[in-house]
Amino acid sequence: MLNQKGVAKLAEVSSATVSRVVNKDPRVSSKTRKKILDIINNSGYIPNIIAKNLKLSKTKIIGYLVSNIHNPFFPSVLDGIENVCTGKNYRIILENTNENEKTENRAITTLLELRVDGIIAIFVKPSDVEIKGVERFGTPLVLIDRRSDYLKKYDYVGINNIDGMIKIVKYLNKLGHTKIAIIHGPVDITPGHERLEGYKIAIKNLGININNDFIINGYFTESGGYEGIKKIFMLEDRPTACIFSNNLIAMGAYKALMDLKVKIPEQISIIGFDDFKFASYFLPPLTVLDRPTKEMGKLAAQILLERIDNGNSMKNVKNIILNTELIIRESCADL
Amino acid sequence: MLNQKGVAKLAEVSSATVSRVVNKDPRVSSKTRKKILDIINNSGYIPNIIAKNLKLSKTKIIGYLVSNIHNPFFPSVLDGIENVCTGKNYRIILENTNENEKTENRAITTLLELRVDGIIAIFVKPSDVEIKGVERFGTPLVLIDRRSDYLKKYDYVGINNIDGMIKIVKYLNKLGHTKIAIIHGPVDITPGHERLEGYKIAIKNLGININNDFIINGYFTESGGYEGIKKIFMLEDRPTACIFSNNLIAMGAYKALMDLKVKIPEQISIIGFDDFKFASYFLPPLTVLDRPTKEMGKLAAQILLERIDNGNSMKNVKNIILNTELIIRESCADL
DNA sequence: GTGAAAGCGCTAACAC
DNA sequence: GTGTTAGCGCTTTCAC
Repeated sequence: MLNQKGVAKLAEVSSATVSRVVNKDPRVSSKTRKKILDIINNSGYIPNIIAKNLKLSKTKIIGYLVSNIHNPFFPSVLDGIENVCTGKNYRIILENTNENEKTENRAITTLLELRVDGIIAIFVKPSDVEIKGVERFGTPLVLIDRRSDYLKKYDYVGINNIDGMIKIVKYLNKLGHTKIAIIHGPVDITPGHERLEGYKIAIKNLGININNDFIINGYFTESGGYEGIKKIFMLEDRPTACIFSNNLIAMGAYKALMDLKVKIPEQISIIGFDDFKFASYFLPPLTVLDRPTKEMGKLAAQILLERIDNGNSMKNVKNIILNTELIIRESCADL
Repeated sequence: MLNQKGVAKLAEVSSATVSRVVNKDPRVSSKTRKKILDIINNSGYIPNIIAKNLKLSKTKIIGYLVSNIHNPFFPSVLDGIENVCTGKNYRIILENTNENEKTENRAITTLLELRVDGIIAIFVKPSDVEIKGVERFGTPLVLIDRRSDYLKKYDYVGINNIDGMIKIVKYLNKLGHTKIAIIHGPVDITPGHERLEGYKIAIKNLGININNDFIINGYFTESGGYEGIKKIFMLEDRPTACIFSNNLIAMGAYKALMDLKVKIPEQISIIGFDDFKFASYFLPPLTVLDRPTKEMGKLAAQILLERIDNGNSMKNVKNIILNTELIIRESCADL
C-alpha cells in the first residue's frame, strides 16, 4: 500500500509537504498542492490514521459502553452522540457488556488500550481497578443514566427519576387511584433505586399508607414484568393501577396481562416509565413517562468533547438532570 | 503515562523483554517475568495498542457497517458477531449510515483510514470509489443481507428470500387464501427485490393471476406499512390476507389496522417477513417468517476472521444462503 | 535469556 | 514554500 512517503516520491517532494497538503496547511504553493492532490486521487492514497494517532497521542475515537444493546434506549442515546461526534470528526467504538461485570471490565481495558480520547458509559458495576485505570490515563468519562457514589467525580447525565415517579403517581391519583402498585428494578443501580424512592415519596405525599404487597421486587427485564403481574393478580386485595419501572418491565407485564385476558384499563390501569416505540401499539396504547434519550446522548457527547478539547481538568463536574414528560395515551382509567 | 520503556527502566531490563512478557513469549526467565509482571500490576501499565498496530500493520478491529441501528435486526446480528470476535480478541467498531449514501461512503473511508482488518457491512449503495479503496487495501469484506451485482466478488451471508416468500404464500393458500396482498420494500436492494420476486413466483405457482392492486409499493419503514394498509382498505375488491415484507412494515401496518379497528384475522389475515420481539405481543400474536439473525452474524464473522487469518485471497467467495422458518401464531384465519 | 537497534507512517519543530 | 529530522510506543531480528 502506498504511504505518505510513496506519494511524496511520486510528486518529487518531501513527505512533510504531503502531510501539509493532507492536513490543509495553507503554506504550500498551489502548484505543488495540485500536483500532490492529483497523485492522491489517482493512487487512492488514504492516510494511515493509526500512525497519525501515535504521533499526536490522540485517537479521535470515543468509546460508548452500553449495558445491553437490545434495549432501544441505547441506540436512541447513540443517535444523540453520533449527532455531535460526526460533526467534530470523532468516531465511536461500541462496547456492549450485556450487564456482565467481567465483560464490562474487559471492555474498559480495551478502550484504554486503544487510547480512546473519551468514554461515555452506562455502567453495570465497574471495578476499582478499571476505574483507577481511567483515572490514571486521565481519560474523560461521562456517565449516563447510572452512577454510584464512588463515581461521583465524573460528569453525569441523567433524568429526574424521583420527580418522574411523583408525576406518575400524582397523575394516577388525580384519576382517582389510591391503590397503586409498582413493579420495580434492582435498587443497587441508580434508576432502580431512585424510581422506587420516588414512588414511596409520592405515595406518602398523598397521605396513603404504603402497602408492601404493592411493591413488587423485580428486574429490569421482560420476565421481571411478566412475573410481577402474576404476583399482583394473586393478591386478594388488588391494586387499581400498576406502574412499570422501565420499558422492558412494561413489555413483559403487557404480555402477562394479555395472557391473563385482563381488560385494560377496566380491570387495571397501567403506566410505564420510559417511552418506547411499541408503547403506542399496545391495546390500549400505553401511557408513559418519556425521557429525552437523544438529548441525553447529545449532552453527554458535548460535555465529553469539551473535556477532550480543553484538557480533562476533572474540575467543574457536571451533573445534568433532565426532566421527564408524561405522555398520556389510553391505559389509565378515570375512576 | 508509563510506557513500555518506563516499565523496562523500573525493572532494569530492556523494553524488548517487557514486550516479551506482555506478549507471553516463553523465553523469559521466570524471575525476570515475575519482576516485570509485578511492576505492570502495581503501575497500572496498559500497552499502547495503537503503537503495536502500527508496527504489526494490523489493528484487530473489524468494522460493522449498518444501515439503521434502530432496526432490531442489527443488534441481533451484532450478537452473533460479538460472539465470534470476543473469543478471538477482535474489537468491533460500529458505523451507522442511516440509509444515507453519503454517510455510508464517509463510513467506509473512516474504516479504511483506521486500517480495520475487515469489514462486515449491510450496504445501502456504496460508491465505486469507496469499493475500489476496499479492494486496493485488500481489506476483507463480508456482505450481509444486501448485495448487488458489482459486489459479487465478496462473501455474502443472506437468507433465501424467494423460498421464504413461497413458504408464506403456500401457508396462506393452505388456509384457503387466494386473494393475497403484499406491502413490499424498494426493489433496488436485495431483500426488497427478492421478496417481491418470491411473492410473484409463489402466486403464479398456485395458478392464480397476479392482481397488481394487491402489490403495494412501499418502503421498509413503519410509515410504508401504515400507508400500505390504508391503500389496501381503499380497494373495492379487498384481499383476505396481506404479507408484510419486513418487520418495520409489519409494525406500521399493525398500527394502521388498529387505528382502523380492523379485526384480525377475521377481517384480514396478516403475516410478516422477519420476526421481532414485539410480533408475539400483537393482538393476535403475529405469524411471521423468522430468519436466523444471530447465525448470520456468527457466520459472517467466522468467514471474515478466516480471511483475515489466511490472507485475503479473494478466492473461494462464499455465498451463504440460510433458511427461514415459519412461526405460526394467530394472525392468519383458516377460511 | 536478554539487549541493541531498526522501523511501522505519520507530524511538527527547525532550518533554509 | 519546502526539506530534514526526531520521535510517538511498540515488535522483532540479530547478536551475544
